[in-house]
Amino acid sequence: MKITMAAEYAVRCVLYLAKHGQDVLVSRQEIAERTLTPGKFLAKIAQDLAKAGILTIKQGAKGGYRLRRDPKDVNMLVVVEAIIGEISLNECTVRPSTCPSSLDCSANLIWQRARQQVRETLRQATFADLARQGSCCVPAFPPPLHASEQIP
Amino acid sequence: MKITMAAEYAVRCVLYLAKHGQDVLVSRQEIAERTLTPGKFLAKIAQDLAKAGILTIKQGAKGGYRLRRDPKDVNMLVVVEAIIGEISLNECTVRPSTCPSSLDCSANLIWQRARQQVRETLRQATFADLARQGSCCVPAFPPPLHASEQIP
DNA sequence: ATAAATAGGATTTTTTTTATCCTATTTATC
DNA sequence: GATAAATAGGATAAAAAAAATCCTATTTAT
Repeated sequence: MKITMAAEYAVRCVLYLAKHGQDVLVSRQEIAERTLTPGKFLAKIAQDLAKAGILTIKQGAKGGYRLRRDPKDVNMLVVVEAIIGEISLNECTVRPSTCPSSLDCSANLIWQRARQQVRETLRQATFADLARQGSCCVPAFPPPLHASEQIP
Repeated sequence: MKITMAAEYAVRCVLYLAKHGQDVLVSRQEIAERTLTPGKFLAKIAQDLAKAGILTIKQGAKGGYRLRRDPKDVNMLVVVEAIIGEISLNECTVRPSTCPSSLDCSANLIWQRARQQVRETLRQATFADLARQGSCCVPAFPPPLHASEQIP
């Protein structure tokens, strides 16, 4: 399984929201522009994030997204797996039937180990931490827009 | 970047060879059958492995492949990267230009860390170790064929 | 009621992966 | 040297996955 662009966009989106705080509503358009994500594509991604309980979507005029949980309770693993499903490095570890392997395959064991490490590292990265430090969305991005400065 | 089937086939191939010892010649056909790899596809993979100095190809009648190095000097990272290029988890870490990131992006840092761990884990897995233990190609596979038993 | 915004399903485009086809070349053996 | 057995290597096709967009419907502030 691959870490797709959709997963990267998801991380950017949640990070952007985290920088604004838990309950601040941000329009899809703003997020899309600031994170360099195609707007309609972001809509798809947000739906998955909403299903996973990570953000809430407000429809209608002045709609947008807002983080549902405290950024310290959201980590990269949760966000990424909300989009691409459980991370696995290769087919071998996912569908043993595609492999001539017995259950105790030494190569398989290595793949599993690597997979665990990736998942653990992502799990430890909370968005509270990420938002505190420099990040993808800042300072390359300008500071959050105020209502008076909304892009038309 | 994804760990493709080609990379998995490569690992199986080298593991199969490692089980036979450094300088034993094994036909492509035999490897393909025993590792459940499409024959022509294995040819492509073997060419990459040969370019990477991992095995040698003997053409012509009674041709085949043989491990070029001692199995203890070949590891999964080298084999996998010979096929798919340097492992990276996501675009973000590979092409910073696709990302609105500054150089010190905290999310990027996490991706890099995860990537390092995967690469290190694969690097530590030598084929001497893998061949010693149960593995993909044994015992699900029957023991190595002897000349007298060659598949026609 | 209207306009602004997102939802959600269908579809398209693009890219990547997987695999095969075909001709050429190499090598053992007779 | 001729022949048959193997693999090489480039081109191409088929399949799958990813990225993105289109279109209509629905929701909500004003």
